[in-house]
Amino acid sequence: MIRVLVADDHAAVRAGLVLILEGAPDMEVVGEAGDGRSAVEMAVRLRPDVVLMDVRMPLLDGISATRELAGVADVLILTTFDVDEYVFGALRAGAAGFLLKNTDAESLVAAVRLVARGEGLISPSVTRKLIAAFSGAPPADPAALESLTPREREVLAGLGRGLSNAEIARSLGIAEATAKTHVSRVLAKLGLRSRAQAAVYWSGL
Amino acid sequence: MIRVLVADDHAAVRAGLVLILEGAPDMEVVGEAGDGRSAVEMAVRLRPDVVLMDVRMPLLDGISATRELAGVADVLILTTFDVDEYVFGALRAGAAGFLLKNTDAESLVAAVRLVARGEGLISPSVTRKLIAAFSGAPPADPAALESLTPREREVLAGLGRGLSNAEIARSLGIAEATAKTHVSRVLAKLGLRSRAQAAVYWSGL
DNA sequence: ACGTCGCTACACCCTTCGATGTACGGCGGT
DNA sequence: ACCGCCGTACATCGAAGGGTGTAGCGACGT
Repeated sequence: MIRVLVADDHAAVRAGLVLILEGAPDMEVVGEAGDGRSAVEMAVRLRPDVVLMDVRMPLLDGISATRELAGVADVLILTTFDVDEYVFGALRAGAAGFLLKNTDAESLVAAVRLVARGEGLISPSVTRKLIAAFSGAPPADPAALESLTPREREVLAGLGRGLSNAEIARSLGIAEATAKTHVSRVLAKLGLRSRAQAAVYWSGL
Repeated sequence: MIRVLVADDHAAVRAGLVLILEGAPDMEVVGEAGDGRSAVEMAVRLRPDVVLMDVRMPLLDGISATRELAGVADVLILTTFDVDEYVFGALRAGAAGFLLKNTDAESLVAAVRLVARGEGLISPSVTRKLIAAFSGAPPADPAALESLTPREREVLAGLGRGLSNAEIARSLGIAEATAKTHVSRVLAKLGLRSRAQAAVYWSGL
């Protein structure tokens, strides 16, 4: 029996999804959430095999919720729009799969089974974009990155590798005190509060 | 009518593919190539809509051939192995899609139609890997994850988001001292020295 | 019933981090 | 020539992180 948690802020949509899922003999909806926050809480508590997660939700969006659920449950992102940011954001957040809402009931059930089996899947209509982004190497630097000096970017790269201040200093041939200064500047400019967040930012392209 | 070029060094495989493709009423095999070099030449000359390209071929491998055909035709990589390098290499080379050879005839035809229509697709069995690589690539040993308790994985997920001990504690509803204990255990088990490294590890899946 | 394992919690201690202030030399533009 | 930005460097200090030990509790398997 595949245990599924449904998260969508529209009660009607939720009801529809539940109806479809319960119609499958091997599936069981163990919970419903109307916002991202409670989706995370319920997932942690109920330990479903798969979470059907809407992108647009109150309190906490589906992408962030997915990020928080990394390692807790496999998340299947379900949304109306195939906007790039959603796809990539979802994948970066660790989503197991990504489906558009125009997917028919049969495909939906099949998708849930796939994810539960540990296999990922993506809507064909968005795959092309994924491929384009994947092969089109230059990942487009976020605006904040522009505000960094070259030296600060080098320091950020060190942070992105999980280096300590001493290690960064050594790799750049400067004093640790100087490295610390740069680290502070980088954090301030990027609006981050710790080197760990900088590492996350860095790996998030 | 979808014009297809088949490139595979095994005549038997080529014959099988041609048989399948010609069986579709809307497809036409306009040429066959036994190596990468002639595949490129024929594609340039015959201008097929889709090139079915094997990875392992003499003279020029399928990945390189795909790279040379960027802009000339949509390439559908077809291989026996779902080795990572093939998938990523193919995508970086600009492949429109990627399929394993164990794909049944029906799916193969459907895949060719999809690519011809300008949509990409990827075998579900490799999608998970694609997702992994897309969210981050570096050397992370997923095996070590197994040694973590569920709770520790939750803590690791928190570290992966750049959270502080206090924030992790709050999100899990436990005391900060407890969170610190878990963090220490996670770092020890994964052989890491700081939460920043844990964040890097996490984004590397 | 017992032992093991996982989750929780707290204490102690030392290290690292991050913020802030100050300072000096170089470089480019006005 | 002057000014502003950048990179370098150091000191100080409070906050956060990380190691280690101890311990109670519930679940599970033997």
